Amino acid sequence: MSAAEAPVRQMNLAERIYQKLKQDIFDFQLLPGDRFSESEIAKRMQASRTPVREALYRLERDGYVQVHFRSGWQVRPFDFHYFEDLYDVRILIETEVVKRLCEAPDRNVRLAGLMTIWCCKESQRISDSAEVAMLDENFHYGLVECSKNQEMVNIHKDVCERLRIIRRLDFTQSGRIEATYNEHSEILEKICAGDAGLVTQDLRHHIEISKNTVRDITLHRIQDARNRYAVDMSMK
Amino acid sequence: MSAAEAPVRQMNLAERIYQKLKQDIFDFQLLPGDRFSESEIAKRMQASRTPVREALYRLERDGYVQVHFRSGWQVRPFDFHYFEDLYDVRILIETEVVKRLCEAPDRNVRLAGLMTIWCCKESQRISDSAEVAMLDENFHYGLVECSKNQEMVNIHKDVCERLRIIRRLDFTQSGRIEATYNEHSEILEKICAGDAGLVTQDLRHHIEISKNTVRDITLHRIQDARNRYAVDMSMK
DNA sequence: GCTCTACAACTTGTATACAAGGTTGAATTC
DNA sequence: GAATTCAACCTTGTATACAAGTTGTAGAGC
Repeated sequence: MSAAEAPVRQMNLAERIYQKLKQDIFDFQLLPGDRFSESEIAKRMQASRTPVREALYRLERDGYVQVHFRSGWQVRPFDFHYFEDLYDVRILIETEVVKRLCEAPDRNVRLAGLMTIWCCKESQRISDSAEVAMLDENFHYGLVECSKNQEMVNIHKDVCERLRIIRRLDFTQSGRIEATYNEHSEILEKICAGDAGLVTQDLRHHIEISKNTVRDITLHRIQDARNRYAVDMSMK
Repeated sequence: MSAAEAPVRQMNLAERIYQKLKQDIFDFQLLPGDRFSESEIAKRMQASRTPVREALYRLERDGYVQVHFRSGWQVRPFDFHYFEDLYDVRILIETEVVKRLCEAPDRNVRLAGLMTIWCCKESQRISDSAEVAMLDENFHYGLVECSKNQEMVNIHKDVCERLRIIRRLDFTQSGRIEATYNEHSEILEKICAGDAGLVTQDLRHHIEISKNTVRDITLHRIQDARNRYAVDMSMK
């Protein structure tokens, strides 16, 4: 409540609703396959249908929901084929960027920020899984930002954003944090060494680990959320 | 006119307005930098502001226009750095797809459609530049569709769509049509031969030709359009 | 002639009213 | 009991009204 009534209100309603709905989808408050109407959302958000529609059309373009003509909206069902395709795109972009980095004379400078985070002593490593998840995202964003190709950065960001809904579950696995530290530091060191062949192989492998692990976790978590939702309903 | 009034009208107003505005931008009826208001467009399209806004927000997400808070809309100025970045993404995706194709045993089957179009006798080649421009687009779309990665197809399509505003000027150059036929047929044949190294080099070179030529043409054409516009204004 | 101010016209952001078509379920018929 | 019809309700698509803010300009003061 206090956050919603904060003095600074730069975002317009449509933007806020967009963010909130996306968050709801990410948090499995809105489950894949769920159907709902514009009025429903408008009522929940205490706004009119106009900004709600604007938000929904953005989400549609983002691929999270779909509209049925005069027949309501629906959260797009999960499609693992879709996520795997996205992972492939991620691999393609990141390996390309890393290849270019290996040939850049100033790569040590560009990577300095990332190295202080990932190539640190074991004692300085962070153990909070949510925090590491965020650092992990920033690691991959950071790599691509070194490419100096803004469109590649944008597309990569977009792809990661779409993958986030499942990636964030990754670090709940024990051992994943330590492995991430090891893999990231190794990748960074190999880039500095300039061996493009080795590093792209490592990076590809690193990303494919996520690709393979999230599948089971996600299915499990959706089932969880669905059960919780069922309980909520029965209590009303 | 007849096309706009065709009996089949599946598209809703917002969609039609979106298409029309995009076309206007592509045709330089709306020039980069031009400012306009929602009411203005609504009046011209004989619709209310609601579908116009929907269309404009889509165009904004596409990167063609930008909104100024309570202060009108503007066609985004050209930025060649932006186009060159997009060309790089195109090269990355298409070379990746071609690499994969070179290792696919059934590549001859998948490429059959493209080969009948591009690897034909000289007498059967098409000379109309607009038609060849369309075939050229479809050639590159076709290549990527062979990848079986739907997201790569979508992103590539999106990138090409954004590049179309300048690419369509490419075939106005004499000699470009013949060169395109030669380059495309050569690429297809080399894919069938399975030599990934050679073919990616060819493809990269082929795309970079566009990248380098459109720059001058585009600047020239915008100036043309601006002059024409100035004349139109003075006649009112 | 120049600057500052106040105001009028115009802009987008949001809410609401209405139109057109889809869905659902109960009543009716076989 | 099963299939069908139809009407009431609900959905999105579109138009319009109003609110809040920006900008350009006319005019007063110097």
